[in-house]
Amino acid sequence: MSKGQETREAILTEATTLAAKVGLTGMTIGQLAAHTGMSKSGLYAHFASKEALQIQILRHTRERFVDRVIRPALSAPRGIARLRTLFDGWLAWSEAFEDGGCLFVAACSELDDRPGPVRDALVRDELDWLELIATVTAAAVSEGQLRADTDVHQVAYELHALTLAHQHASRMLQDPRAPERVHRAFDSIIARTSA
Amino acid sequence: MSKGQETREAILTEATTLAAKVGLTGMTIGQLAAHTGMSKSGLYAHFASKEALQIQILRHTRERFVDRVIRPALSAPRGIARLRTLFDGWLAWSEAFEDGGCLFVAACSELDDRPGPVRDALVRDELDWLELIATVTAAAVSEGQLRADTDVHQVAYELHALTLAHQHASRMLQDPRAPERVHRAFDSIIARTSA
DNA sequence: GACTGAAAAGCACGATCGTGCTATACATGT
DNA sequence: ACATGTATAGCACGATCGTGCTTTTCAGTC
Repeated sequence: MSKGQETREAILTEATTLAAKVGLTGMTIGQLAAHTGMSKSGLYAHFASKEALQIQILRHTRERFVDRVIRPALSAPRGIARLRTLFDGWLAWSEAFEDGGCLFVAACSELDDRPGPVRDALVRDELDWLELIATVTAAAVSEGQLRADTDVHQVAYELHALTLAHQHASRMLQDPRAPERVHRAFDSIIARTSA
Repeated sequence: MSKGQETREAILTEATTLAAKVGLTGMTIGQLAAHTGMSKSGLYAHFASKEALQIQILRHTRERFVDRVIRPALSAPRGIARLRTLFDGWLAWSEAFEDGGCLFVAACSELDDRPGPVRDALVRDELDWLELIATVTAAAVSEGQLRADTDVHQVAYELHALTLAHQHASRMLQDPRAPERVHRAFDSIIARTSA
């Protein structure tokens, strides 16, 4: 990897952290330059525009997400175990952001009514994520662990709701019982749909 | 109400809409002045600082929330009916924002890691809201409609999760089935804890 | 209808925004 | 070690940011 690629990756990693704190829009080139110890123009030369930078941040974050959450879950045994691994993987992922929690969650509220390519990219990521949860749930159904009449998209919707709620309880309200709450809610959903 | 108070209220109403779209931080005095047809300085004279404006926006929004969601629900019959009225009231409230959905939800992701008086005010509001849901749930328990061993704070947590998920599904993903999904999830929670 | 206090606007400030152009420093292949 | 291209910094731009001071316009009282 050339020097340029290297620093570009480093910039994107730093930018992910910063954007999770202050938002993709709230983040400024100047702040990011200060955080990376570069000059504004030196940093900016790596990207065509701020919007392009935002999209690359999302792309970079998605790659990390696949590495850290999805791939590990896919090596767990099919069925409820894999679903649980996926869910716990997300919780760990969210906590790995030292501030601001999961960038995707933060970006969603920020962009939910700001049309444009950044929002489009984010919607694609979210749909992929929901679809993956539904697929893993469907595997649990075909393994006979969940009831055959399970609406896997409804389950995906409800599990995703829990990730949003957990971020809220843990980051915003700083509720010490947040992990307990989210796990109990997860168990309720599984129990209700268990064969 | 004096002229000053009147325009101040008008400014806050407009500001609520704008802040729901672009965030409490993303909203600028200049934008707000343009939306209200006032000059920047004429508008700014009503507030001590941008931070004070943000806090007043939250206060103003909370008053509307009490009028439009909480008070109507309290006039519904105690128990599950009241809980459902409260929940449906929130859904209608969220839809009443022509863009951006519920301001509180948007502000939460924005401020969850930005300490300060604005965040503090928002956390208070959120805790009040969760506590109200728990109280209304507890009434359904004491009416004998929900099981006596119901953890009302867990139910409040899960119902609140649904409001977050609904905003996401409806605003971000623009899923036409969002209302159906959220109602089914609500029913599942009630069914699980019904006596 | 004149007076007076409140409300709004005009104007200006230093800072920072996103974005370019130009020059310098560095890394890399020979 | 030198040449070359790439990576970074310097500098500048018009615009807009939050904020304050000063002036003008307006509303309400006698």
